[in-house]
Amino acid sequence: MKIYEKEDIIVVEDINDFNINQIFDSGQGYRWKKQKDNSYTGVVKGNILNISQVGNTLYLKNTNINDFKNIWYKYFSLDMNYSEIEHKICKIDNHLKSAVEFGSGLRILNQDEWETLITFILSTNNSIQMVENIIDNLSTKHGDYICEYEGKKYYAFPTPEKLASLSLDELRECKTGFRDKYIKSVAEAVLSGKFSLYELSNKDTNSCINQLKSLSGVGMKVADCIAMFSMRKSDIFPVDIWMKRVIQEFYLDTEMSLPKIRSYAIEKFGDLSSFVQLYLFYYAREHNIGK
DNA sequence: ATCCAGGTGATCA
DNA sequence: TGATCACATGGA
Repeated sequence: MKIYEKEDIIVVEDINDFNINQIFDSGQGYRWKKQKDNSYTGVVKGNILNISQVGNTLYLKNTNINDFKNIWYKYFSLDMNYSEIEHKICKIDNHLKSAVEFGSGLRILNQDEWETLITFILSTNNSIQMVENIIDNLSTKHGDYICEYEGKKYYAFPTPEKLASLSLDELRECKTGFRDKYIKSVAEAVLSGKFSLYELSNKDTNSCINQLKSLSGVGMKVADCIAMFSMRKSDIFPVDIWMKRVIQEFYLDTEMSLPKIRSYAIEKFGDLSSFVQLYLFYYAREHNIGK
């Protein structure tokens, strides 16, 4: 991997196992919007970035070398060896080999804990498209204005302070639906300091998950997603409707409950569990497995 | 019109 | 544990 700055653009050459189209189409990074030129523009921790990919080269606009090192390098998991991860998963069995070959280039983003927490609370009994819309609404109406970029105004994701200060009606105006009370409750818990969200990633997986589950609106699956997409926990396996479908289809003869599917997967895949989940989710959704 | 979407919480056996 | 329901909202 070779990184340099050229005419205000950060160029990353010789990047392997990285495909932005797949990454942003894999149910994570809900704030990235595809542009007319096939690049993506998004907001992360109050920073606007435009990213595009041509072959094995990435082009990052509206940033600098410092921010690349401090923010984007880890956000896009460029510090991880996905060749090795994909190789290990391929060796497990032929189903996974197909899934990895199909989704090669996927990566687990390393997102902000707070934004991820709210995002996945919103995902319950909801569609990805709707979650994107709600997050847009929340950010536009209640996030700090950043600046205009390419003719469009961008806003940061609203802080815990801001969301805690909103009434349930104001939250509903952003189309949160029945999840309004969860958002408010969680925002208050984080704001008050009763819930140390940003210390969780340092804890072991079990206490991390258990503490997340103590929050209102956060069950097993949402806790797993938060730990996976913002805390780099890998011995977890978020089981949603797609995972149930694809695991049943590939591995099971009889019906199995969601908690049992989770245990089954973690036992089978160990520390590769979250990565396996990523490839299976993408594969299942693109192929409509089990529908 | 009816069903479904990256589920959770409450209730009951 | 396991089964059943309600829950806002909008797109198919």
